[in-house]
Amino acid sequence: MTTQKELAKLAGVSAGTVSNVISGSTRVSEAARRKVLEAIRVLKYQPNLIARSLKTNRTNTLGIIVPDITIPFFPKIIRGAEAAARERGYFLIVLDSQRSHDLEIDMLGLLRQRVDGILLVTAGESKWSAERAAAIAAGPPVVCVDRLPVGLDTDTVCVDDSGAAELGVKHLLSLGHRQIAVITGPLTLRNEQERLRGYRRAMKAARLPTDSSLIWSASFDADDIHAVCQRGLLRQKPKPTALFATNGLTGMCALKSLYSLGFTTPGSIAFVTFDELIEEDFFQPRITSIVQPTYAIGHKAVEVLFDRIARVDNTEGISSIRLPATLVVRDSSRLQLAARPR
Amino acid sequence: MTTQKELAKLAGVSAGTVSNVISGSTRVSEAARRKVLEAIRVLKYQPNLIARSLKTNRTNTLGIIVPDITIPFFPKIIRGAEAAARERGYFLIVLDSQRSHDLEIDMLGLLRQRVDGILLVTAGESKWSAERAAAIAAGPPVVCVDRLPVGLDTDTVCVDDSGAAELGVKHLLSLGHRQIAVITGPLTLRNEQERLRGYRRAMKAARLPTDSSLIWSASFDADDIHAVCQRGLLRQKPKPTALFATNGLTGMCALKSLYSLGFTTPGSIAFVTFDELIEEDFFQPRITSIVQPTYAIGHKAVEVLFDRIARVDNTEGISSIRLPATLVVRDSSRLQLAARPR
DNA sequence: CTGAAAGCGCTAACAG
DNA sequence: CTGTTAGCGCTTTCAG
Repeated sequence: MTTQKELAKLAGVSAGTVSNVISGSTRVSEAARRKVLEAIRVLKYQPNLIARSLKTNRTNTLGIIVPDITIPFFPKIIRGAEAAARERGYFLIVLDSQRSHDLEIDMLGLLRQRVDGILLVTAGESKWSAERAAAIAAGPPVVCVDRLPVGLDTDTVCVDDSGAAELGVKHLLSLGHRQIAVITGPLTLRNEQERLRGYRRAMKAARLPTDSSLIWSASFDADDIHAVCQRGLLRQKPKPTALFATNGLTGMCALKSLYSLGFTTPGSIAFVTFDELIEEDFFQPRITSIVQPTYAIGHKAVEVLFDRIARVDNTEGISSIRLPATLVVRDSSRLQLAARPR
Repeated sequence: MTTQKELAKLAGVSAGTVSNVISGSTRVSEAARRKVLEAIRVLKYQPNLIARSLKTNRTNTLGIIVPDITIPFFPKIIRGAEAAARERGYFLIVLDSQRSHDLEIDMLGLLRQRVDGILLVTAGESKWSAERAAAIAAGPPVVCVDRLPVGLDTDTVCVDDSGAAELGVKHLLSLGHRQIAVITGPLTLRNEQERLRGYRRAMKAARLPTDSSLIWSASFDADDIHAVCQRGLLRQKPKPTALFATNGLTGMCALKSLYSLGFTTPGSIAFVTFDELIEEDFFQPRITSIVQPTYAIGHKAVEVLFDRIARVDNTEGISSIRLPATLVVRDSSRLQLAARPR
């Protein structure tokens, strides 16, 4: 590792001048600049970032904490975030909190010293304690992504949950469905609440009742979901002609459950889910879904983070960004009601 | 941020003693230690890692570069690696080279200053230039994972490709299949070569010929794969009763192709693939596959990396670790030959 | 415009 | 055992 001191010697100038050339902050004579640049080339100089960080207290690095990197949704967000970071010459560190709120807190602490800002997809469904929220506030700026924690007032970027859900339900309505059931994950999650709200709004706009029998509040647990589907599909009449799932995991499990109960899609029930379950068209039949703008979410979140970093120690003007989702129509919603006896 | 100097003042000792208490390297009197510990507690001191790094030239951080974080295989490896890193109090930085060899090289350069060692899943199928190999050798130790680059002599950790392929083919043999075709990705990749070798070995052990008509050398391109499948399945007799795919992507495409040609699995052809295509049992029918020990690979790779870091600048004794894969029998290989007319 | 010098926070000798 | 000291490599005053 060559140092600026060595450069200075070779270029015949002082270390300060070398630094000025490199940072470009101060004006330097053309002659000196050329000599230094030449020395840099010859010695293959690369600045020591650690030393620079120690001095400047900046790291040119961002961090992102996700609950589970093995869930396809998160890598896609990471992609967008990394791209945005790179555009600004920043580095992105990825951490996986393994769905543990405690670990997430640890990681926030670890990142604190290494990054200038943090993207957080929180693992905690629960509220943040005031103590923990304060600890966050003391560190580098945080932007919350996807999951919106309660008790933490940071900038946020996520999908327009209710609008997206509405989009999916409207699609089913446009196909003639009127008995549209919805299956949700845990309603303790804000996202789930909002998606349910979107369902309700769409139904209401179509002047349809939203009987409690159509609203299946489930969870992320397969057995639980199965029980809910069973109750909803078998013991009920009129049976729903369509099912909307508010998240990918619940939707996936519901789908399995549905098959096991002898239903098919789009054969006997139309099906639309929030989130792509699995790579687009490898699944048979291909599932109609609400696709989140994952890349855009990650990218935008980093932009918001940079904005926040720029006005340090200024808690003013918290932004809560909502990005629109897209409806991707595939096979599972192709149940033709007109052709069926009612 | 409180500093050791402030601790020293509060504890009424010198900065050096504070450092000694913290690092635990030198013996310190019980009285002094208690005072310092107390000061740490009161001031909520956290050591400045940047400063420490500048001094010690160590970062307590490892890096991993993967070609595409959105491919499920890599996050699983990352999981294992992170766990192993954490066990030793290390931090893991994840980078995505977006399948670009050039970007990968850039990233190696960026990591160089920030980590003590690197796990690399190279994106390059091609050989490494001597120049680039030399650049690697100059930086922190690198352990290559999964893909084995040509022209780079580092420690390596990956699955036992040929053994794993052999396992899959033997499974088909044990079910009575004799006409077993194999479809591969690009044979420029070492892994693919070795997997094909495993196929050959299994067939040979069963005293079966490996006609060139059974060996379908394809790629990662869907159209290409489709053409190869078409040629193999339609124009040929006797038709193979089983197909073994040497990687997940090629297998997935082959499967689609197979369906589009009117074949089903296990209905008309048994199918086994290397790698899980997609989350285990969401796929219908569930696919029998060779599952790589992803977590173990990541974990082991970090262990090997630590070993290497321990004996710095000692290129001796390069280890090439091969971990065994597992056969997971599901539906797609359940074609019962005995029940069919031959 | 340039050189000298201070110091970011920490560690690691080295005397006392 | 403890205090003093000298840097790690860089940025940033501040005189000249």
